[in-house]
Amino acid sequence: MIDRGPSLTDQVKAHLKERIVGGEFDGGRIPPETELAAELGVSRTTVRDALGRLEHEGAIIRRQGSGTYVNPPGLQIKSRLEEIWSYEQVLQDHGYTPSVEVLSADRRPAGDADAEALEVAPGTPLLVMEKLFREDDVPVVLTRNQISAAMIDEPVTAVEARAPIFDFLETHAGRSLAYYVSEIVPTVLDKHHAELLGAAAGVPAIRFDEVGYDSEGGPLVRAVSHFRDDLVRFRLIRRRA
Amino acid sequence: MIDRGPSLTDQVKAHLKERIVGGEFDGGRIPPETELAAELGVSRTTVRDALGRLEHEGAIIRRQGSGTYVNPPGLQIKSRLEEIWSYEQVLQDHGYTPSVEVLSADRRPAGDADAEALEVAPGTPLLVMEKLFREDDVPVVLTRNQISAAMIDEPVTAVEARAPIFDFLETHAGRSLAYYVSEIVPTVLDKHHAELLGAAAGVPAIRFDEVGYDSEGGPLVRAVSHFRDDLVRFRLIRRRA
DNA sequence: CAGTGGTCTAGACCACTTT
DNA sequence: AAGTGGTCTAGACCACTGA
Repeated sequence: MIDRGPSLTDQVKAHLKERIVGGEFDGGRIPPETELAAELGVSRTTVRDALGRLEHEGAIIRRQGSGTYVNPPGLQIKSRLEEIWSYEQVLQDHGYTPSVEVLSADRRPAGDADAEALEVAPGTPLLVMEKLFREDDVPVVLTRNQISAAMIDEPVTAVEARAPIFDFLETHAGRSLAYYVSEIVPTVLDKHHAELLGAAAGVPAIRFDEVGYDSEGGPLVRAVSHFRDDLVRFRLIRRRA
Repeated sequence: MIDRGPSLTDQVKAHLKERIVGGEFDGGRIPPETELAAELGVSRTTVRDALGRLEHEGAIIRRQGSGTYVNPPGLQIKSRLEEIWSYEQVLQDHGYTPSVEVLSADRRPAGDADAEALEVAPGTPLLVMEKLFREDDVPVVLTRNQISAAMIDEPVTAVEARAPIFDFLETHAGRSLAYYVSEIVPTVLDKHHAELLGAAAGVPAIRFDEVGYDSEGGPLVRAVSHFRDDLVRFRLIRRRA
């Protein structure tokens, strides 16, 4: 049941998650760590690592001296803000069939803010790609990704631009997107964005202003995304620091 | 240098954080884990736990086979969304002197949404407290906390309502707030909120709709908060799930 | 008091990067 | 080949809960 490939911890975590969402632990109580360790044939440390991650996700609650319990309110969260990766995935989590349309893929010179975020000189040519994501043909997310053109080897076709931005960077720049630093900005949709998103101008919406970095902390991409708030809601768990 | 009280891991983490923000690791490179362990007189596991948390906060980056490095972009984040606890603290992080004004502290019956979130019957009396937070006399955050009145033993004075909500719950309900499940909602300020926040009506703003739970997963408080977006911006680090 | 999760240790071995 | 972080083990002891 437990083989090599994904780490043992990952396997144990996935295994427990399955049993939890499957409702196996009716009273809400999860077996003691020592018991799980024996049952799965791994060390208690490995079990603890897995449980720690599930706790962090909000799926379970651990109480010293008492036990480990299922946490229904935490289980309800679908799109965890700090984990979101591709918008296709977000839309799927909301139960829809996503589609992507590439609106544009041009070169434009970097403005001052672009230049600072991407650590290039102002005026440096950028590849700018705008994409619209729909769920069941209803537009939901509009994104603009900006990448230093020097990173990309060849001209980009609309088909290639359809790929999720991290796949795109992997393929065309040989760089791996490790994390985003994201700022959450409230806006109202202007005429242009409202039209594309199929909403009324002046409707409140969330905008993400983000910079994506590689595993070495170097900036790769600047992204701005607009969401149809009536269709996508973000939730997260906040804890004491 | 290392004594009992806070856990060893916490001490090591705080110690390293200090050296990092102090700029001690100029080349950006942090010593190997074995070296840190020997230097601090703790096990490598303890050092790794501390480094793991710093990595999660975005303060450092670890690269297998290579080393551990300071991560300047992550260090710049002040208010980490998933860690925020009291608004006083948030405002201090932004470099201001916070103050609190209690606008009201009444009893009102629970509406349907309140009742569902707090797991009480509709119409159950709730204690509703509205507070306005200012930084240097400029209003920034407006919050409304709703608590089942049955949890509170005595009538509440405005002075008592000044306390941060988790202190208040500790003192007056004997319950400990463990975490929030928060929903981020874009809005425009209506006349009432705009007036209180000293902004123009119709300005975009972020609203948090949250439910606070105790360590056993029971709902304690329903909170709604409005922010002056031009004064408080929320940032977070997003990683691959 | 027994049982639980929380902390910490010492050490082994692996995967990966760098020289 | 040497050095680094990544994974995992086995076991000790502590802090806390609950019967």
